Amino acid sequence: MVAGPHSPQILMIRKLESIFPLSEEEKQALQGLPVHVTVLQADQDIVRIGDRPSQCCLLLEGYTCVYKLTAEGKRQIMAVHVPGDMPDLQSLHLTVLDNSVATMSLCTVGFIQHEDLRRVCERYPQIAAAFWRETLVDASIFREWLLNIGRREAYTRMAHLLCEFLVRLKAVGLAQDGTFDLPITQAELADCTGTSTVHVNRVLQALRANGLIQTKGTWVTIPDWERLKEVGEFDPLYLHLREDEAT
Amino acid sequence: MVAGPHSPQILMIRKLESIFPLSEEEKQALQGLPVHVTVLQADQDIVRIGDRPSQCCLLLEGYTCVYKLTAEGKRQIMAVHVPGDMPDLQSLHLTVLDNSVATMSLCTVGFIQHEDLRRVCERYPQIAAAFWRETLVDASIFREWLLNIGRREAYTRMAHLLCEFLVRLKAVGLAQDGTFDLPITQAELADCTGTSTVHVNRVLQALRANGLIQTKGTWVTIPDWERLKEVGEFDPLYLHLREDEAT
DNA sequence: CGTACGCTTGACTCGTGTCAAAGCCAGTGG
DNA sequence: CCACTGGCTTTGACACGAGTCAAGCGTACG
Repeated sequence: MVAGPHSPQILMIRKLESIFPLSEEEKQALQGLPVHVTVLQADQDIVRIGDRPSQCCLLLEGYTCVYKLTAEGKRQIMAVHVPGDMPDLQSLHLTVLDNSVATMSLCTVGFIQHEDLRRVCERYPQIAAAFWRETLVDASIFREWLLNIGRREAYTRMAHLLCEFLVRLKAVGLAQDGTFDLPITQAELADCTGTSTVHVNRVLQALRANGLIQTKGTWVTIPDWERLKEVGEFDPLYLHLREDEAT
Repeated sequence: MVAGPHSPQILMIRKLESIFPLSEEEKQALQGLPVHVTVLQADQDIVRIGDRPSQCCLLLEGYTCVYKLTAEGKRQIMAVHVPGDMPDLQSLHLTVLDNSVATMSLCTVGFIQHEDLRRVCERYPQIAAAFWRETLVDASIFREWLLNIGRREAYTRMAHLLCEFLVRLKAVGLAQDGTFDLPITQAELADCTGTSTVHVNRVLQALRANGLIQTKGTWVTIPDWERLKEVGEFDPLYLHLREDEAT
């Protein structure tokens, strides 16, 4: 895979730099990483709990999620990934996967071999630190979701989730003027928020009725960012973004 | 601080090795880390959200937790730490803390300067990897808690939490024969499980009535491990322990 | 044009939260 | 040595958020 102007590597670098800057040499090293690009349909597992992968996944287009199932088959989504994210970066250091990763929409993904990643990490400690940092931000998002699901009501919870989507998508240039494409079902939003599909539907209607969101097909518009932020008790601190993308 | 036979450093090393082994040289390097030991009362903040610490905390005795508050002041505990854990290890790479850490009981803690940790990480990449791994296990626990809080009922949820306590305490030698000391209140268990104090009380009574747990003061005994595991849908995979401490 | 999937609705149930009062202890001080 | 006290646990009554079930609706796609 040759690294072009909008190559997978560039996307990864941009993402890493949204948290902490890298030197030119380090960027060059990342540019040189071999990436194997594939397109996947929606609702497909990329890796499954119990797997011992030898490569990491880099999301290039679309949405993926991390999920687990309870004994009765109820699904909880723990994280949603946007382009630039590495959904199973943890597998670089934890041999057995403790969660599954699935596509939520049509996706383009790149695979990078662990050995290649390890090589650049060894040679460039700052790159290792950058990847480490990325997994730490993931953990921070888990914590915020725990607060969201454990202590907030469904209405606030959904507002918060939509705030997070907007900020993270803006950070990778996939949202303009508070508008973004969210081609995921209400059932999936329910799995993100720990609620039922029916209740998600009711909550979305309430948010629409209160003028906090507008929807048109799979597109979502947030007409009054400040108000949704307030309703969702949203403070972007936990995303640890460098520049204040969360205005 | 001199490193004695049961020094803070030994505890940290044992914890790191419960996930992945270290070489003698690496252990020596960790032994040399200066640690400043202090005793803290219960219910005291060690660090607060928004802080920019210049040191990491190493828990030596007692229990600490990571928590956040909602706008209305509801508290969610995201993680409980047992001796050997480093509750704010993330601060090594994320400058601003996105959560608070507090003691849940009388605690002995050690503080290690970031600069000292960075020095050993740079010199011994395997130590950096070990610390990284530890933060990845923390993240894995967050994911399991998300499943627990998002998709399980309070009864199952509490059983799961108690299973986790037992396994993690056994791993550091603080539980024998399914018995351990848990000097934390039902209000704190409520904050861990995202439920109310009253409900925690009812759930604990139900668990007792079903012979799944026994309590005596602050001590908890699990008479039938297999049965509690089943009720709590507990699979220790997510703790990523090396030896199978979770029999 | 039909079929399937996702969205919407209403009725009913149920798990949990809330409130408020009482009980239980352990530690304190007279 | 024993009341006093404050924090934690326990109880009951009631309210409410959210789940479940089941049916109907819309619409994109073959």
